[in-house]
Amino acid sequence: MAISTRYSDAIHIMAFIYIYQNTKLSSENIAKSVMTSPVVVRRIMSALQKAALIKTTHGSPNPVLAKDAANITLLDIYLAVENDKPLFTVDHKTNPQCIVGSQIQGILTQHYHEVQSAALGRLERITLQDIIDEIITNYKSGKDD
Amino acid sequence: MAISTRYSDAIHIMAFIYIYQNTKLSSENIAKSVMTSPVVVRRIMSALQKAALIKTTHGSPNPVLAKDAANITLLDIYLAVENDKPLFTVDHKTNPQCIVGSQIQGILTQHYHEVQSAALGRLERITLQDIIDEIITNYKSGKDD
DNA sequence: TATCTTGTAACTTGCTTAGTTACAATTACT
DNA sequence: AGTAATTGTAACTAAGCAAGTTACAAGATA
Repeated sequence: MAISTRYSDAIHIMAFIYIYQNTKLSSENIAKSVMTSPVVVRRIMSALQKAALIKTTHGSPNPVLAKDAANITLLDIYLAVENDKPLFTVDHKTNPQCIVGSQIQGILTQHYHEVQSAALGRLERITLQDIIDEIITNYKSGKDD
Repeated sequence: MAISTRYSDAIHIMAFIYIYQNTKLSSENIAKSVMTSPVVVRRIMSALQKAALIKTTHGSPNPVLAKDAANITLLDIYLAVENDKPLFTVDHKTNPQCIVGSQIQGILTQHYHEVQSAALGRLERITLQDIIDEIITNYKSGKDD
């Protein structure tokens, strides 16, 4: 199965906190933009907070980014909400008596690791600031989606 | 969620067909190596057959690779069993009234596409022959896993 | 003909995510 | 101080997907 919308929602929330920083940033208001429930938003924000990407205050609706948006990458956000979950899964139950079954796990583990590094390396090159800039630019130029 | 073991099992099956081509390649025997049920093996092989990576005969246990192993990439196998399933999922339910909600889908779609291309591009560089060679080499050098 | 095998459908089970309900702890306003 | 709003988290429900199982018609093989 593909990565859940949790990751996309986390990026959405981070951009929202920046762009709407002068409004009331309650989980309820954020949830209206993400179109989900406030609890789901708080759940994601809890992960972002634990990864030190945002700062929140218990009881008070005023989350802020913990660092400059230019210093937060999409990889940071990915790791915050998905940990280091593999994109590809090795089958760990194969027959050790068989030439293929005994070797395939180790071989695929290595190759998958390389592929995943390539993907995450790309995420690392994109910053939250890039996303925010694109949102503003596209919005001003009247893109509907 | 990550890609299921179906993909790993598909690579396993392809390598098995090559390495054990002089034995009886029934779905039951293949299943013993993958340690799953014959039906699961046949299901995967059905996808590989539809993608023209192997040739099978209804009723007869003699599957063969449809082309040279050096001309089959891990990307071919991936596309055969997972189609073009996205590794990352855009949340398609966001608020169009909101600056962020109205723009984020399109922006993430683009970036995800680039990241996915990077990953699949890596898979394309690895051939089934590479995997087979590594299996044989590691097996001969006595690797347990 | 008799037996084995493939290919596929239908069902069950288990896992993961998203959404919901509930509530204690904290903040903030008056 | 007291009240209302909010966060943070746990527990539960519901939906979606993969994998395993059962069953069986259609084709191969000897």
